[in-house]
Amino acid sequence: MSKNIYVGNLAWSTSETEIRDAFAAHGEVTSVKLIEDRETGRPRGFGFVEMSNDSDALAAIGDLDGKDFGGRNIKVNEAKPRVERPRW
DNA sequence: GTTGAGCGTT
Repeated sequence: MSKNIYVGNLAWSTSETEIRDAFAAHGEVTSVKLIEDRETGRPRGFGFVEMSNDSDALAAIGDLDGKDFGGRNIKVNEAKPRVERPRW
């Protein structure tokens, strides 16, 4: 089963490749998405990682939460379900 | 600097 992970407090210089590598140490990373402001294009300093096994994802969360990453202490936990944009 | 986006119909 796959699991979605929220990664916050990222340095603005962090790349999704760095994120993927960090999580791939614990299991297969299905996808990585770094979020930036859609209007301004400014990085928002957080992103999401999807892993194919939820047990691996939980291990990654436990290992990486609060770790120093790019000079900042990142925050890692399960992602909330994304709200659908109310368009239709 | 902390919980996403896209597409004019997924």
